[in-house]
Amino acid sequence: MDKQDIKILLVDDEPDILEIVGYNLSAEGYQIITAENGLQAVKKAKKEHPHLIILDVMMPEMDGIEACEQIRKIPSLKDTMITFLTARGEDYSQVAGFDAGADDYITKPIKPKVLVSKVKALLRRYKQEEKEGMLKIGNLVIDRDEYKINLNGEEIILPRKEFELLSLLTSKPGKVFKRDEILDKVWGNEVIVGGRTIDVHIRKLREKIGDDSFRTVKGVGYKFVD
Amino acid sequence: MDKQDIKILLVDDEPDILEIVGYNLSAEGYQIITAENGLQAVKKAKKEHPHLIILDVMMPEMDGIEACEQIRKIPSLKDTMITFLTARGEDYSQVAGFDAGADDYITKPIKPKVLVSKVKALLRRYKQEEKEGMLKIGNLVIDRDEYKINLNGEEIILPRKEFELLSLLTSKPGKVFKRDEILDKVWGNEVIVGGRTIDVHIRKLREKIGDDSFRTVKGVGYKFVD
DNA sequence: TCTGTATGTTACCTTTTTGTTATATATTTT
DNA sequence: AAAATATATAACAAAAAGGTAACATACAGA
Repeated sequence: MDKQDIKILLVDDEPDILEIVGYNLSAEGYQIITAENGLQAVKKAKKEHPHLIILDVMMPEMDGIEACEQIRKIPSLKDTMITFLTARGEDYSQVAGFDAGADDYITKPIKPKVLVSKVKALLRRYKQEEKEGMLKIGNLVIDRDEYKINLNGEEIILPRKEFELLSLLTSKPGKVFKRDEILDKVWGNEVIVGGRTIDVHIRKLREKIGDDSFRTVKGVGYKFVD
Repeated sequence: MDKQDIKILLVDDEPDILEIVGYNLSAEGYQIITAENGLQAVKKAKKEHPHLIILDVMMPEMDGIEACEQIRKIPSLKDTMITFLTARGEDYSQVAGFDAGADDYITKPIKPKVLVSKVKALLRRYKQEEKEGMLKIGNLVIDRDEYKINLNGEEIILPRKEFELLSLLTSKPGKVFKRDEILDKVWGNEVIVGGRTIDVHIRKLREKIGDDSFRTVKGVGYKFVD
């Protein structure tokens, strides 16, 4: 994702802070939105879907802690990062902040360089987070983002359907996935495929990953075993 | 196993990280032990037998990768889970980590919620009872998700009808299921099968599970007894 | 467009599961 | 105890389910 596409919501009741922080982050190329209290912050967050919210703890109307809690309740914002602005040495705010679901905190007074580097770090993490779909089962590593797997250190690229099938089965090792379920999750309910389609794909996975990993449960479906 | 009984060894050279991670995991009810470098980590691991080790990659004295390798060599710790703390985007650490025998990794900076949920996921294996669809009766464990049963620690795979019949009878141990009822629930009302079909299936279960577990109630049906 | 890969289909084979039959055994009733 | 009824068992038969190979189609990239 490009910097220009990243929105940061800045929340503080002191215009000075808004300006100085806003200036520094704009200079870095981020899109800045501001709010002056918790209430406004929650509203704007809901509307604008920022990637990062920088929240002052002490504010009129609704303080940062509460705003944070509110925001964390909004499902569409679950991937949004939240960081607090706290006065130095306010241990309480930090703990309370993490409890409320914050990801980091920045201490006042604000040093522009520290601020910018923290923000960069947080957003880098954001990018990371999006890419975090790694699953390890025994000697098999599945990278859901890159659609590839790693078996005993050897990289294998699987066709999409095979990958998705593997991905489904490994999502709950041991659990038997019924044919219906597989069809639904991998092919989609609308698509109608022949009765042998799943088998064929299982066979291909067996060839590539290993015979023993996929157990047939006759009359029911398939399961992945460790 | 109860949460209070689960020990987590936390290894990082930055006191801040130890504190924040420790705080969050303590809050979840886990027992926390800490170490500041790889050497200490290996020592403490050997002594304390933690269930999970959270290991920073970059540390003085001995880095996380090496510590992990050392720990993996200790037979008594073979069931211990190890997860790394890696800095953003360090693909190298991830691969090297898995190579060294790690089970997962967590990216820095740490997001408390992600941390906690990852830890929970990793430790789930210690809490077997939480699994849904598991039924324990005496020395018999019936796992409806995995379509398998476990008798005195030995795994037995049953064909579908047998599994369903067993599943039905054990759903209310002691209760007599009438033949009609069994036919209805296991075969479905529409299907018409001969009069000896149930008996034959009961016989097969008796062969596999044990004669005494299935009592015939003449003129009525069958029941499962503990 | 051509080419190669991915996906899906078909037909046939093998195995397993399921059900039936005939007979033996047990239980109850008369 | 004999008859009637119900269940157990073994051997067998039928059906279902899955495996496989070869082929067909779709689709993406050169």
